[in-house]
Amino acid sequence: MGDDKTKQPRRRILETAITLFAQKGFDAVGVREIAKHAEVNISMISYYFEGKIGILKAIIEEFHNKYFEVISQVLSRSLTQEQVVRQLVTQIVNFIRENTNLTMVTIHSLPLDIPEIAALKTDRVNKLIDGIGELVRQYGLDPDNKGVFAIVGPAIISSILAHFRFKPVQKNILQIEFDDAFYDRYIDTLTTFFLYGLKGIIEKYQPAKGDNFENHC
Amino acid sequence: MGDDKTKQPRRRILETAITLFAQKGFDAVGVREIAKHAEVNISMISYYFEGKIGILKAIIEEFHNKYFEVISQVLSRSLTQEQVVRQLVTQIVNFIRENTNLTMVTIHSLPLDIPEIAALKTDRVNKLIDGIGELVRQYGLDPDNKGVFAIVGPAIISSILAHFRFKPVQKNILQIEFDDAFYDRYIDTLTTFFLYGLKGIIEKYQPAKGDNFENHC
DNA sequence: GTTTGGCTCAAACGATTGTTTGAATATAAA
DNA sequence: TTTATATTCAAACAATCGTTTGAGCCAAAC
Repeated sequence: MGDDKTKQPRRRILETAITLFAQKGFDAVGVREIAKHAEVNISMISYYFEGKIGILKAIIEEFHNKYFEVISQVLSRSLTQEQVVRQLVTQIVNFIRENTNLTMVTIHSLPLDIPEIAALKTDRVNKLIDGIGELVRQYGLDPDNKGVFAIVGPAIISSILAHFRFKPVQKNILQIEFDDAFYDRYIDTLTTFFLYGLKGIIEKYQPAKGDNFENHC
Repeated sequence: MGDDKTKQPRRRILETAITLFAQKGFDAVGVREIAKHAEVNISMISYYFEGKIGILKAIIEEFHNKYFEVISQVLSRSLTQEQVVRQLVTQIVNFIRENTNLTMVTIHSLPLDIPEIAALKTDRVNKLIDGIGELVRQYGLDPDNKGVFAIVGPAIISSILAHFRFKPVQKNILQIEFDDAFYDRYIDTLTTFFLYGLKGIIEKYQPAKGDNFENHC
């Protein structure tokens, strides 16, 4: 954190802030703390980001750019439906593992009323939903059926995120090694859970479109 | 918000803080804002709660007390497994609907490093996990198999919470009426999702214990 | 050599923060 | 009625907050 001075100051500020915001929350971290750890002067924050809120904006945009790319890659492939679910879970989990703090900061800001980033949030989430709509269509779920769409989409992404949000507390309790083996198991477990769960939903809510879903039972 | 002066000042402070914290986050809300809306003097916060952090502690404890009660009621009944899942989802969704802000503040604090509440969080989550362990055992999931337990538990509760976390953003985008009908659908959809998903997991990871799970396929 | 633009700095600013303090008021108990 | 306890108040405090400002340094361009 901030000890690699070959990086550009702007990058150092950003990465330091990502770490600190993820750990303590945006409002609990001051510009002096960020500047100190990033080894820059505090006026650099206004200079490079137009102020503290500008850091948060940059973080959220970086998250969405990266995340959207991951989703798009999976969508652009011709795979079976099971393969797509597995790929999607795998890619997302790997993405979050590599960008845990970036993800946490972004997700953490979603429910909060922060006027300066409201438009950014709406815009970015809107774009994500459009992107995922195509995936949903492939699954016999009707993206125009907003009731189901509004339920299943958030449920799935939140399931994937669950571990990472609970991890700081869970780590003290369950005495589990969160190593590669654990994450392989994580991906496999969630993929199974989703495949069966989605099959159940398609059978129940859109039986006419369930024909192209492979039978795993 | 703070306009019912028949309530005790302590209660008014607590409820006001729950609302404001849920909306903006703990650190973004100052004691003067809370006091103003609760129509009390700011020194009341130190008097009744020993300071601002004491409010957060009280909120978290209130959440856990209420939530644990909901879970316990469902666990104490002799129901089929499907009934328990349905009951649990229903009770939790209704609980969150009635205590949305209380839930949001508590869940929101989980990933953050706030030293003053670290022990409280660990203690309370530990207690919850113990309580849920009994439920898990009823489902043929082995609570001593911490890998699966650590994955499925958080995934399920996060799925249920998903809507409520995304709701502030989603509300601007999807133009859905979040009325009783929506929540009935919500409960039904998630229950279906979980039942099928759990069946898949039991078949895959604990086939020897899957005998008592009804076949929905 | 001079000018220009970009980067960095320390000091300063006005505002805000949570907590404390001692006095005043209200309530309960003797 | 008096005394003790609990509640409430406004002022004050030290610390911290994010932003700004003007100066200084450096490299590139003229």
